[in-house]
Amino acid sequence: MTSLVLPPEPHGRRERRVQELLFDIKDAALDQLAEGGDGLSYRAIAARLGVSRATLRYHFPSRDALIEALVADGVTTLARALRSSLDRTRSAPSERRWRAVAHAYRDWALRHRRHYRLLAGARADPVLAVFAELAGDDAALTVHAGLHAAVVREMDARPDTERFDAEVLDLVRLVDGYTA
Amino acid sequence: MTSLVLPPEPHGRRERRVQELLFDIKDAALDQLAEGGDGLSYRAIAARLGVSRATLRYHFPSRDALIEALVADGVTTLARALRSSLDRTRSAPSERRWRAVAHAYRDWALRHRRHYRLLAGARADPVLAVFAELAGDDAALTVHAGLHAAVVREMDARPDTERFDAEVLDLVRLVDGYTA
DNA sequence: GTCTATAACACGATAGAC
DNA sequence: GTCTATCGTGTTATAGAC
Repeated sequence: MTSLVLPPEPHGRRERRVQELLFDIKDAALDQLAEGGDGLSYRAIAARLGVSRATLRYHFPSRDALIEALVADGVTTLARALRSSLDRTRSAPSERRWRAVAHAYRDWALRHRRHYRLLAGARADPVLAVFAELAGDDAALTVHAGLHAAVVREMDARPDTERFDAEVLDLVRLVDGYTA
Repeated sequence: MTSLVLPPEPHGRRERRVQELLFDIKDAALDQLAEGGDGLSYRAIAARLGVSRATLRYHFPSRDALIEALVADGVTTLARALRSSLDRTRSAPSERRWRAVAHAYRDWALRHRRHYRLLAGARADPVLAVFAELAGDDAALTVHAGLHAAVVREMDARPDTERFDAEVLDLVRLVDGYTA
Protein backbone atom coordinates (compact mmCIF):
# COMPACT_ATOMS: atom_id res chain seq x y z
CA MET A 1 0.00 0.00 0.00
CA THR A 2 1.36 3.32 -1.06
CA SER A 3 0.63 6.71 0.33
CA LEU A 4 0.79 8.38 -3.05
CA VAL A 5 -2.03 9.41 -5.28
CA LEU A 6 -2.19 7.03 -8.23
CA PRO A 7 -2.32 8.89 -11.51
CA PRO A 8 -5.56 8.81 -13.49
CA GLU A 9 -5.71 6.75 -16.67
CA PRO A 10 -3.67 8.74 -19.17
CA HIS A 11 -4.54 9.24 -22.82
CA GLY A 12 -1.45 8.53 -24.86
CA ARG A 13 1.73 6.64 -24.20
CA ARG A 14 3.78 9.80 -23.89
CA GLU A 15 1.52 11.19 -21.24
CA ARG A 16 1.59 7.88 -19.50
CA ARG A 17 5.37 7.87 -19.31
CA VAL A 18 5.32 11.36 -17.81
CA GLN A 19 2.76 10.36 -15.18
CA GLU A 20 4.82 7.34 -14.32
CA LEU A 21 7.90 9.47 -13.97
CA LEU A 22 6.14 11.88 -11.64
CA PHE A 23 4.96 8.93 -9.60
CA ASP A 24 8.42 7.39 -9.52
CA ILE A 25 9.99 10.63 -8.42
CA LYS A 26 7.59 11.07 -5.54
CA ASP A 27 7.92 7.42 -4.66
CA ALA A 28 11.69 7.70 -4.55
CA ALA A 29 11.40 10.84 -2.45
CA LEU A 30 9.22 9.03 0.07
CA ASP A 31 11.59 6.09 0.05
CA GLN A 32 14.51 8.32 0.85
CA LEU A 33 12.44 10.00 3.51
CA ALA A 34 11.60 6.63 5.02
CA GLU A 35 15.18 5.42 5.05
CA GLY A 36 16.04 7.74 7.87
CA GLY A 37 18.15 10.80 8.26
CA ASP A 38 16.35 14.08 8.30
CA GLY A 39 16.99 15.13 4.78
CA LEU A 40 15.51 14.66 1.40
CA SER A 41 18.27 15.14 -1.06
CA TYR A 42 17.33 16.40 -4.46
CA ARG A 43 20.55 15.06 -5.88
CA ALA A 44 20.11 11.64 -4.33
CA ILE A 45 16.65 11.23 -5.80
CA ALA A 46 17.89 12.07 -9.26
CA ALA A 47 20.79 9.66 -8.88
CA ARG A 48 18.59 6.86 -7.63
CA LEU A 49 16.27 7.17 -10.62
CA GLY A 50 19.12 7.63 -13.06
CA VAL A 51 17.74 10.90 -14.38
CA SER A 52 19.60 14.16 -14.47
CA ARG A 53 19.01 16.74 -11.81
CA ALA A 54 17.82 19.10 -14.47
CA THR A 55 15.12 16.65 -15.51
CA LEU A 56 13.95 16.39 -11.99
CA ARG A 57 14.01 20.14 -11.81
CA TYR A 58 11.87 20.35 -14.92
CA HIS A 59 9.01 18.59 -13.19
CA PHE A 60 9.63 19.89 -9.70
CA PRO A 61 11.30 23.30 -9.95
CA SER A 62 12.50 23.23 -6.38
CA ARG A 63 12.90 20.96 -3.46
CA ASP A 64 9.97 22.74 -1.84
CA ALA A 65 7.82 22.06 -4.88
CA LEU A 66 8.53 18.36 -4.52
CA ILE A 67 7.69 18.44 -0.84
CA GLU A 68 4.54 20.40 -1.63
CA ALA A 69 3.49 17.67 -4.03
CA LEU A 70 4.15 15.04 -1.39
CA VAL A 71 2.07 17.01 1.07
CA ALA A 72 -0.79 17.35 -1.40
CA ASP A 73 -0.69 13.62 -2.10
CA GLY A 74 -0.59 12.87 1.59
CA VAL A 75 -3.58 15.05 2.37
CA THR A 76 -5.53 13.46 -0.47
CA THR A 77 -4.84 9.86 0.47
CA LEU A 78 -5.37 10.52 4.16
CA ALA A 79 -8.71 12.13 3.37
CA ARG A 80 -9.63 9.16 1.18
CA ALA A 81 -8.89 6.75 3.98
CA LEU A 82 -11.03 8.78 6.36
CA ARG A 83 -13.90 9.10 3.93
CA SER A 84 -13.74 5.41 3.18
CA SER A 85 -14.13 4.53 6.84
CA LEU A 86 -16.94 7.06 7.10
CA ASP A 87 -18.77 5.55 4.17
CA ARG A 88 -18.35 2.02 5.44
CA THR A 89 -20.10 2.94 8.70
CA ARG A 90 -22.84 4.95 7.11
CA SER A 91 -25.64 3.33 9.05
CA ALA A 92 -23.72 2.76 12.27
CA PRO A 93 -24.28 4.68 15.50
CA SER A 94 -22.31 7.87 15.98
CA GLU A 95 -19.77 6.46 18.40
CA ARG A 96 -18.82 3.68 16.03
CA ARG A 97 -18.31 6.10 13.18
CA TRP A 98 -16.12 8.28 15.34
CA ARG A 99 -14.08 5.32 16.36
CA ALA A 100 -13.68 4.14 12.79
CA VAL A 101 -12.59 7.52 11.48
CA ALA A 102 -10.23 8.16 14.39
CA HIS A 103 -8.58 4.80 13.90
CA ALA A 104 -8.30 5.33 10.17
CA TYR A 105 -6.52 8.58 10.91
CA ARG A 106 -4.22 6.99 13.42
CA ASP A 107 -3.47 3.96 11.26
CA TRP A 108 -2.52 6.07 8.28
CA ALA A 109 -0.32 8.30 10.40
CA LEU A 110 1.50 5.43 12.07
CA ARG A 111 1.86 3.55 8.82
CA HIS A 112 3.36 6.54 7.01
CA ARG A 113 5.12 8.30 9.81
CA ARG A 114 7.50 10.46 7.85
CA HIS A 115 4.92 11.25 5.26
CA TYR A 116 2.49 12.19 8.01
CA ARG A 117 5.05 14.42 9.69
CA LEU A 118 5.35 16.25 6.42
CA LEU A 119 1.68 17.14 6.65
CA ALA A 120 1.93 18.89 10.01
CA GLY A 121 1.07 22.53 9.61
CA ALA A 122 -0.19 22.19 6.05
CA ARG A 123 -3.67 23.16 4.95
CA ALA A 124 -5.55 19.90 5.09
CA ASP A 125 -8.94 20.97 3.81
CA PRO A 126 -10.04 17.57 2.46
CA VAL A 127 -9.27 16.06 5.83
CA LEU A 128 -11.11 18.82 7.65
CA ALA A 129 -14.10 18.25 5.39
CA VAL A 130 -14.50 14.74 6.75
CA PHE A 131 -14.29 15.96 10.33
CA ALA A 132 -16.78 18.71 9.53
CA GLU A 133 -19.20 16.05 8.35
CA LEU A 134 -18.88 14.26 11.64
CA ALA A 135 -18.69 17.16 14.07
CA GLY A 136 -19.76 20.29 12.25
CA ASP A 137 -17.72 23.06 10.64
CA ASP A 138 -16.75 24.85 13.83
CA ALA A 139 -15.44 21.75 15.53
CA ALA A 140 -13.45 20.35 12.62
CA LEU A 141 -10.26 22.19 13.51
CA THR A 142 -10.48 21.20 17.15
CA VAL A 143 -10.97 17.58 16.19
CA HIS A 144 -7.98 17.73 13.89
CA ALA A 145 -5.82 19.34 16.55
CA GLY A 146 -6.91 16.80 19.12
CA LEU A 147 -6.29 13.79 16.90
CA HIS A 148 -2.98 15.20 15.82
CA ALA A 149 -1.90 15.64 19.43
CA ALA A 150 -2.94 12.10 20.25
CA VAL A 151 -1.12 10.64 17.26
CA VAL A 152 2.05 12.64 17.72
CA ARG A 153 2.39 11.33 21.23
CA GLU A 154 2.19 7.79 19.95
CA MET A 155 4.92 8.46 17.44
CA ASP A 156 7.56 8.78 20.11
CA ALA A 157 6.06 6.39 22.61
CA ARG A 158 4.54 2.96 22.11
CA PRO A 159 1.07 2.93 20.63
CA ASP A 160 -1.52 2.37 23.33
CA THR A 161 -4.89 1.69 21.77
CA GLU A 162 -6.74 1.88 25.05
CA ARG A 163 -5.39 5.31 25.82
CA PHE A 164 -5.97 6.48 22.29
CA ASP A 165 -9.60 5.44 22.44
CA ALA A 166 -10.02 7.26 25.72
CA GLU A 167 -8.66 10.44 24.20
CA VAL A 168 -10.94 10.15 21.22
CA LEU A 169 -13.85 9.74 23.61
CA ASP A 170 -12.85 12.98 25.33
CA LEU A 171 -12.69 14.71 22.01
CA VAL A 172 -16.13 13.48 21.04
CA ARG A 173 -17.56 14.73 24.29
CA LEU A 174 -16.01 18.13 23.64
CA VAL A 175 -17.41 18.60 20.17
CA ASP A 176 -20.74 17.12 21.15
CA GLY A 177 -20.85 19.91 23.67
CA TYR A 178 -20.50 22.31 20.78
CA THR A 179 -23.45 21.16 18.79
CA ALA A 180 -25.64 20.27 21.77
CA MET B 1 8.86 42.88 26.07
CA THR B 2 10.99 40.10 24.83
CA SER B 3 10.13 36.47 24.39
CA LEU B 4 13.54 35.30 25.49
CA VAL B 5 14.60 34.01 28.83
CA LEU B 6 16.61 36.66 30.59
CA PRO B 7 19.85 35.25 31.91
CA PRO B 8 20.22 34.91 35.68
CA GLU B 9 22.53 37.26 37.51
CA PRO B 10 25.99 36.09 36.55
CA HIS B 11 28.94 35.87 38.89
CA GLY B 12 31.84 37.54 37.18
CA ARG B 13 32.18 39.94 34.32
CA ARG B 14 33.41 37.25 31.97
CA GLU B 15 30.39 35.10 32.60
CA ARG B 16 28.18 38.11 32.18
CA ARG B 17 29.59 38.88 28.78
CA VAL B 18 28.93 35.33 27.68
CA GLN B 19 25.35 35.42 28.89
CA GLU B 20 24.81 38.66 27.06
CA LEU B 21 26.22 37.19 23.91
CA LEU B 22 23.97 34.16 24.12
CA PHE B 23 21.05 36.50 24.62
CA ASP B 24 22.08 38.69 21.71
CA ILE B 25 22.44 35.71 19.41
CA LYS B 26 19.00 34.40 20.20
CA ASP B 27 17.59 37.89 19.98
CA ALA B 28 19.09 38.36 16.53
CA ALA B 29 17.75 34.98 15.46
CA LEU B 30 14.25 35.96 16.51
CA ASP B 31 14.63 39.29 14.75
CA GLN B 32 15.58 37.60 11.55
CA LEU B 33 12.74 35.16 11.98
CA ALA B 34 10.32 38.04 12.49
CA GLU B 35 11.50 39.94 9.45
CA GLY B 36 9.86 37.45 7.17
CA GLY B 37 11.10 34.98 4.69
CA ASP B 38 11.12 31.38 5.73
CA GLY B 39 14.70 31.10 6.65
CA LEU B 40 16.94 31.63 9.55
CA SER B 41 20.41 31.99 8.22
CA TYR B 42 23.24 30.96 10.45
CA ARG B 43 25.66 33.07 8.49
CA ALA B 44 23.41 36.12 8.50
CA ILE B 45 23.09 36.04 12.28
CA ALA B 46 26.83 36.00 12.70
CA ALA B 47 27.22 38.88 10.27
CA ARG B 48 24.54 40.98 11.95
CA LEU B 49 26.19 40.62 15.32
CA GLY B 50 29.66 41.13 13.96
CA VAL B 51 30.94 37.90 15.42
CA SER B 52 32.61 35.16 13.48
CA ARG B 53 30.66 32.15 12.40
CA ALA B 54 33.04 30.04 14.40
CA THR B 55 32.07 31.91 17.55
CA LEU B 56 28.43 31.34 16.85
CA ARG B 57 29.20 27.70 16.26
CA TYR B 58 31.06 27.51 19.53
CA HIS B 59 27.93 28.39 21.47
CA PHE B 60 25.38 26.78 19.16
CA PRO B 61 27.03 23.86 17.38
CA SER B 62 24.36 23.67 14.73
CA ARG B 63 21.48 25.61 13.31
CA ASP B 64 19.14 23.12 14.90
CA ALA B 65 20.78 23.67 18.27
CA LEU B 66 20.01 27.37 17.97
CA ILE B 67 16.40 26.68 17.08
CA GLU B 68 16.20 24.23 19.94
CA ALA B 69 17.34 26.95 22.30
CA LEU B 70 14.72 29.31 20.91
CA VAL B 71 12.06 26.68 21.46
CA ALA B 72 13.21 26.08 25.02
CA ASP B 73 13.18 29.80 25.74
CA GLY B 74 9.74 30.13 24.20
CA VAL B 75 8.29 27.34 26.28
CA THR B 76 9.82 28.82 29.41
CA THR B 77 8.57 32.37 28.89
CA LEU B 78 5.15 31.20 27.77
CA ALA B 79 4.89 29.08 30.89
CA ARG B 80 6.01 32.05 33.01
CA ALA B 81 3.31 34.23 31.52
CA LEU B 82 0.71 31.58 32.25
CA ARG B 83 1.90 31.00 35.78
CA SER B 84 1.99 34.70 36.42
CA SER B 85 -1.65 35.10 35.43
CA LEU B 86 -2.49 32.08 37.51
CA ASP B 87 -0.77 33.52 40.56
CA ARG B 88 -2.38 36.91 40.15
CA THR B 89 -5.84 35.32 40.32
CA ARG B 90 -5.05 33.00 43.18
CA SER B 91 -8.15 33.85 45.16
CA ALA B 92 -10.47 34.43 42.21
CA PRO B 93 -13.29 32.11 41.16
CA SER B 94 -12.41 29.32 38.77
CA GLU B 95 -13.91 30.92 35.67
CA ARG B 96 -11.90 34.06 36.12
CA ARG B 97 -8.69 32.11 36.48
CA TRP B 98 -9.43 30.15 33.35
CA ARG B 99 -10.11 33.30 31.44
CA ALA B 100 -6.90 34.92 32.67
CA VAL B 101 -4.73 31.97 31.75
CA ALA B 102 -6.37 31.47 28.37
CA HIS B 103 -5.89 35.11 27.51
CA ALA B 104 -2.31 35.05 28.66
CA TYR B 105 -1.72 32.12 26.35
CA ARG B 106 -3.45 33.81 23.45
CA ASP B 107 -1.72 37.15 24.01
CA TRP B 108 1.71 35.60 24.07
CA ALA B 109 1.02 33.60 20.93
CA LEU B 110 -0.33 36.56 18.98
CA ARG B 111 2.43 38.83 20.21
CA HIS B 112 5.19 36.41 19.19
CA ARG B 113 3.65 34.70 16.22
CA ARG B 114 6.76 33.30 14.61
CA HIS B 115 8.23 32.33 17.91
CA TYR B 116 4.98 30.62 18.84
CA ARG B 117 4.90 28.74 15.55
CA LEU B 118 8.33 27.44 16.41
CA LEU B 119 6.86 25.83 19.48
CA ALA B 120 4.25 23.78 17.64
CA GLY B 121 4.96 20.13 18.12
CA ALA B 122 7.59 20.64 20.78
CA ARG B 123 7.41 19.12 24.24
CA ALA B 124 5.92 21.93 26.31
CA ASP B 125 6.01 20.38 29.76
CA PRO B 126 6.20 23.63 31.75
CA VAL B 127 3.15 24.86 29.89
CA LEU B 128 1.30 21.63 30.48
CA ALA B 129 2.15 21.88 34.16
CA VAL B 130 0.13 25.08 34.44
CA PHE B 131 -2.83 23.54 32.69
CA ALA B 132 -2.56 20.49 34.90
CA GLU B 133 -2.84 22.76 37.92
CA LEU B 134 -6.04 24.21 36.56
CA ALA B 135 -7.68 21.17 35.07
CA GLY B 136 -5.89 18.08 36.34
CA ASP B 137 -3.19 15.95 34.79
CA ASP B 138 -5.41 14.05 32.41
CA ALA B 139 -7.02 17.13 30.93
CA ALA B 140 -3.86 19.17 30.45
CA LEU B 141 -3.14 17.86 26.97
CA THR B 142 -6.71 18.37 25.84
CA VAL B 143 -6.65 21.93 27.12
CA HIS B 144 -3.41 22.58 25.30
CA ALA B 145 -4.76 21.11 22.06
CA GLY B 146 -7.94 23.12 22.38
CA LEU B 147 -6.20 26.41 23.09
CA HIS B 148 -3.72 25.75 20.33
CA ALA B 149 -6.51 25.15 17.85
CA ALA B 150 -8.27 28.34 18.94
CA VAL B 151 -5.12 30.41 18.65
CA VAL B 152 -4.00 28.98 15.32
CA ARG B 153 -7.33 29.89 13.80
CA GLU B 154 -6.84 33.48 14.92
CA MET B 155 -3.40 33.64 13.38
CA ASP B 156 -4.75 33.58 9.86
CA ALA B 157 -8.02 35.35 10.52
CA ARG B 158 -8.74 38.44 12.55
CA PRO B 159 -8.69 37.98 16.30
CA ASP B 160 -12.22 37.74 17.65
CA THR B 161 -12.19 37.96 21.42
CA GLU B 162 -15.84 37.07 21.78
CA ARG B 163 -15.45 33.89 19.81
CA PHE B 164 -12.24 33.02 21.62
CA ASP B 165 -13.92 33.40 24.98
CA ALA B 166 -16.76 31.18 23.84
CA GLU B 167 -14.31 28.47 22.83
CA VAL B 168 -12.52 28.69 26.14
CA LEU B 169 -15.85 28.32 27.88
CA ASP B 170 -16.50 25.14 25.92
CA LEU B 171 -13.13 23.87 26.92
CA VAL B 172 -13.73 24.59 30.58
CA ARG B 173 -17.04 22.78 30.48
CA LEU B 174 -15.32 19.75 29.00
CA VAL B 175 -12.58 19.47 31.56
CA ASP B 176 -14.97 20.29 34.38
CA GLY B 177 -16.82 17.22 33.23
CA TYR B 178 -13.62 15.31 33.94
CA THR B 179 -13.12 16.31 37.52
CA ALA B 180 -16.78 16.58 38.45
C1' DG C 1 37.36 28.78 28.52
C1' DT C 2 36.42 32.00 24.86
C1' DC C 3 37.06 33.56 20.37
C1' DT C 4 39.02 33.98 15.57
C1' DA C 5 40.78 32.53 10.92
C1' DT C 6 40.76 29.50 7.27
C1' DA C 7 39.92 25.75 4.42
C1' DA C 8 37.12 22.09 2.71
C1' DC C 9 32.82 19.54 1.76
C1' DA C 10 27.89 18.52 0.23
C1' DC C 11 23.80 20.51 -0.80
C1' DG C 12 20.00 23.46 -3.16
C1' DA C 13 19.32 27.05 -6.50
C1' DT C 14 20.06 29.60 -10.77
C1' DA C 15 21.40 30.84 -15.46
C1' DG C 16 23.31 30.08 -19.92
C1' DA C 17 25.07 27.19 -23.75
C1' DC C 18 24.14 23.24 -26.41
C1' DG D 1 15.80 18.16 -22.05
C1' DT D 2 20.54 18.12 -20.84
C1' DC D 3 25.05 19.70 -19.20
C1' DT D 4 28.04 22.95 -16.87
C1' DA D 5 29.50 26.67 -14.16
C1' DT D 6 28.70 29.44 -10.32
C1' DC D 7 26.66 31.06 -6.16
C1' DG D 8 25.14 30.97 -1.12
C1' DT D 9 24.35 27.92 2.53
C1' DG D 10 25.06 24.63 6.66
C1' DT D 11 28.52 21.80 8.40
C1' DT D 12 33.04 19.84 9.84
C1' DA D 13 37.73 20.31 10.96
C1' DT D 14 42.25 22.34 12.23
C1' DA D 15 45.31 25.70 14.26
C1' DG D 16 46.06 29.40 16.89
C1' DA D 17 45.39 34.03 19.91
C1' DC D 18 43.72 35.98 24.22
